[in-house]
Amino acid sequence: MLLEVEPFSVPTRAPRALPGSAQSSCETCYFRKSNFCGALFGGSDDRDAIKVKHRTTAARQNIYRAGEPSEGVLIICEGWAVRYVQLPNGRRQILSVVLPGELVSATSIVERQFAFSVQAVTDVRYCYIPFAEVREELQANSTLLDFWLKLMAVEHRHADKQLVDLGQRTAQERIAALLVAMLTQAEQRGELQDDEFPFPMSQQQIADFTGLTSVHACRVLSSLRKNGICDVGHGVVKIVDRAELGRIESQR
Amino acid sequence: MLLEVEPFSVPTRAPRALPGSAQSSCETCYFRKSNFCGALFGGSDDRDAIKVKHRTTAARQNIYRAGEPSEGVLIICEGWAVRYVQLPNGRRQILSVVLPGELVSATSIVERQFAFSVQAVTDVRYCYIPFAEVREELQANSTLLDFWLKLMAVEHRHADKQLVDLGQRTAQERIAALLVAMLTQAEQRGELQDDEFPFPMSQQQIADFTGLTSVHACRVLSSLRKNGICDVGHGVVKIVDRAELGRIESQR
DNA sequence: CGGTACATTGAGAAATTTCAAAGTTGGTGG
DNA sequence: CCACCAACTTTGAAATTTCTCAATGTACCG
Repeated sequence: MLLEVEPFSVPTRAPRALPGSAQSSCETCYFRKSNFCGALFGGSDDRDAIKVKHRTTAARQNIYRAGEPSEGVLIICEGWAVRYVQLPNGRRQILSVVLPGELVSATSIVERQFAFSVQAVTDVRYCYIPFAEVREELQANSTLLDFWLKLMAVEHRHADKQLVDLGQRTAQERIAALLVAMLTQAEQRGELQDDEFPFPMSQQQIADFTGLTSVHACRVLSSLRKNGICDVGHGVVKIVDRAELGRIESQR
Repeated sequence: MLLEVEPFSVPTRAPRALPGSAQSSCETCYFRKSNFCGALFGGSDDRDAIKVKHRTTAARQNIYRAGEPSEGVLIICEGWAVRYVQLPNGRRQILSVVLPGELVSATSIVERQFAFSVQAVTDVRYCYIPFAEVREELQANSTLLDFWLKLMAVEHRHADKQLVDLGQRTAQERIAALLVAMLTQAEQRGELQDDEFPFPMSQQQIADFTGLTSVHACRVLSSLRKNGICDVGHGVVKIVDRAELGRIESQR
């Protein structure tokens, strides 16, 4: 009953049709203005000659497998994805959650192959920008380079925070930390409505991110629900007592 | 000799005299050829105009405190240091170990203040290169920029590996992983002699790195010793059964 | 309907922490 | 050279957290 992810798994359920058109291009991308895509393509549209490969993947499928040569810099256009490492014993560690409009990893300008894999959490639309194009742009445009360096720094900061959580915090604190982080981002994206925001991760994925078993993650989530703090499930989080959630996250 | 003493902690033991001269400059630095310092200053010594501030700090003292504005890019010239986060409950997480010749954090070109602190493990000689100088060099020299980007990628990879260890591995595996990593580096630096290499971290520091308590770290180290795998203590590691150590590190 | 992935619950086992006390070590000052 | 001191290490016993195993319940999709 283990969540079969790696190399040779076949989907037990046929992938659903993806929402929206798989042919959607960057011109219409909702996130273009706010992130790296926007910075790369800039205001001047004479840059649109850059070939960007768009693809889609159904929920639970792999977008990238550890060790394979990558076609370029990977950006998630639509849907949620996770970057993770699969261990031989069947367990895995999710390293980061990638939201729409985000780069999967800013280190991808200096490397073509990675030790991590990338899995779609929901149905996902994504694209590759060829390495060479990005390199050239970064070389030519110092503002863009700066932007990229800052992205790398942000990722580094996230990794550091995650290290502290995994090394020093209890199960409850780690899960609260994840929820608060996602809540904050939902707020910034304007996706928080009636104290509720979209959260498509399964309990197994929450467990893989927080370094727990899915059984224990379930128990922690139950206790959060029972204690009137928040209700996680069915693809959404309902925040009931935000102050208390924040207190749990960093009570020590 | 005047030593950097921390604002709020008074050493209970008087700092020892540091080995070598605190005035040592980059021209004589042993590591100059092999790392970023070398790349920055290059073959042409007309760059030596760059003002580099050298300092020393005694073991167990802080080199940098979280939140303070930093004077520049921090490089450890001599001795061991750790990058860590201090929690209000007294526990802390060590994020990385910084060896002689290494940058404390490659993200320091885009930020002047950090969420982590830096502590000297041994007596340490270090230097700051002003941010502006590094920025200019990176802008002007694309080889150097490439070098820097790779450093950032390496740090990122280390963080990912550490996340997997903290999230998914047992106490024994984490400690074995630390020892194997340090063994490998010692080997590359030519510091491995008679299966023994310098390792000045205390059990408390090992515990802070691996997310354990010092008591448990002690028990794991004892069992490694008892089982004839390796002997950690007195500032050195003696490797007895390297194959077995490797097996423990990644037995699952 | 029937199947599959996902979520929940209970009970016992294992890993790790906590608390407390005693043993070691190395540097310092007398 | 000795005695002291502070930091560090070791050990035991009990408490706590988290995991494992196993069974049952639930929601969604074709």
